[in-house]
Amino acid sequence: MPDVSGLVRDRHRTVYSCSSLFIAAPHLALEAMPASPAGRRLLPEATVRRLPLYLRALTGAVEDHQATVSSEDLAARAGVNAAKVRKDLSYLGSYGTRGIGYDTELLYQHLSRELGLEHDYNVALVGAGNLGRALGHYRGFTERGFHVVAAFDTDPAKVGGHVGGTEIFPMAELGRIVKEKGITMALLATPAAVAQEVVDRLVEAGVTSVLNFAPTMLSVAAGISLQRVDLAVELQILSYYDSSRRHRYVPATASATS
Amino acid sequence: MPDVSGLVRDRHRTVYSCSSLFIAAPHLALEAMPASPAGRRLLPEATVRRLPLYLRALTGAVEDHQATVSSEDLAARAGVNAAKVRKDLSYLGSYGTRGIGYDTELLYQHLSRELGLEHDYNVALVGAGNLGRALGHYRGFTERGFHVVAAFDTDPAKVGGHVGGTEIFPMAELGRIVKEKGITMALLATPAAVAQEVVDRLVEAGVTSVLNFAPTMLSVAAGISLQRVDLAVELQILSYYDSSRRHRYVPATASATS
DNA sequence: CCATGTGAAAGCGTTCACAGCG
DNA sequence: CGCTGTGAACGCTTTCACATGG
Repeated sequence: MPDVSGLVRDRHRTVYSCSSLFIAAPHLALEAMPASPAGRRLLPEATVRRLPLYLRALTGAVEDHQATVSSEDLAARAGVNAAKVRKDLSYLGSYGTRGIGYDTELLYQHLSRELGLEHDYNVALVGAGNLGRALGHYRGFTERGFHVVAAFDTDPAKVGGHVGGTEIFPMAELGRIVKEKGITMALLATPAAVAQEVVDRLVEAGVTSVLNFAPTMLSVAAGISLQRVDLAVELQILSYYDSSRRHRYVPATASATS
Repeated sequence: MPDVSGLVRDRHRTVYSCSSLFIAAPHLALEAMPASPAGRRLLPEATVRRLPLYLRALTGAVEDHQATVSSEDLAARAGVNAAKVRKDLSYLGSYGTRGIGYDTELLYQHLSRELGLEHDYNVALVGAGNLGRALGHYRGFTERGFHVVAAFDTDPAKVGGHVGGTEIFPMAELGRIVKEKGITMALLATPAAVAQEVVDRLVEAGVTSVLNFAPTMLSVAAGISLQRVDLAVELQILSYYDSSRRHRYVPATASATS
């Protein structure tokens, strides 16, 4: 993680609040906010998935002391094409300068705020098995403002212990501690069989965003965000393309990027 | 994991080889193989990503002793809609019976084979840090036929140790051991800074499929498969939707499933 | 009669190509 | 002149709706 501390200067979230948007960014009002009384319209999902990549690409540009980046440059760093970068960024408003490119620092700030990263998040880790413990130790979360402040497990032998500096609580305490610590996100790393039950309890306690590592489908109420990370599925996808190369027709493609 | 051992009976991969396809499944030749001399055409990417979910849904149906499943049923178990299931399965050929549904066991076999899961894979784990060790301990891989048979790390203190029963070798041995053990897949869990260099060595040694956990973009030659799992990106996506609910317009949607 | 399999329509996402502007 | 911002074209994915056939 490069030093970008100087980039995030404005910790107030006022630009996109209703009352100040038209003052802070009047051109947005005309171009990107056609129909919403409560704020900006949601970005296309595909764009949202790429914004974190642009953010990371920008930290690279900062390290290289580039005051501005072109869409071409950003695209190369993020592994996408330039047209996509321009289209994606245009949804946020016009922060580039024609003939020059984007101001590195300014764009970083805008992306950061757009992603809701201007404040940190308190995160619960549920399930302290192998995968759960690993997630608890993973440094990438804290570095990016996601703090695992409590872990939970049903196993009495694990309760009272720690995972990466975080105390492990019994599941019975889940509701109380989520509320006490102001937890809004959860990493779900329980066995598949209990995942639905656990996510229901998390939501009831006030969690609104869940990253599900359990190999099962979960359903949650509207207004709750759910992302799935399914390691076995990823390997099975690789397996398909591997066996395709051996047995099926595989079109010649340019070198892949990921 | 339910007992599906009885489902995978035919371990020969002959059905989709060129010479026997027309004998084993003549209707496929007419419907699903319009233009390829070397075998069946590749499935749409979106379909490939869902096949593993159907496979998992089918194990659920097996547990419930359902001899047949309808597209409606499969859809509910996999968290998608029935039209999508039918369209996806139609790309594989017509294995359903109108008025009845799909034979659970038969469909499981076909999906399994389509995904290239009729044989196991030897997998290398590169990087035995926090995330790497967790991946090495994760049981879901072996259960699904992906065997982590070697781990690698640059840290001399780790070399010679074990992660989940697998020996940790020095990076210098990578080429030799990948060839010796017939490794074709790799889990890449190194720091981002060295990930490109490592993937280049893996590919040179003969690895053709890589699951990249390092938070960076990698480029590989055509014919090499690369899937990315980026935990921080997933959290940042959740962060976006979380802040959207607080500051932006969020349309009312039906309950989400993942 | 019932659920599959599938053309056709609708909806998204990507890419193109260039107008517009600093 | 160079690069952004963006309509328009294109292609992929999803959904609809129903003909088809056991």
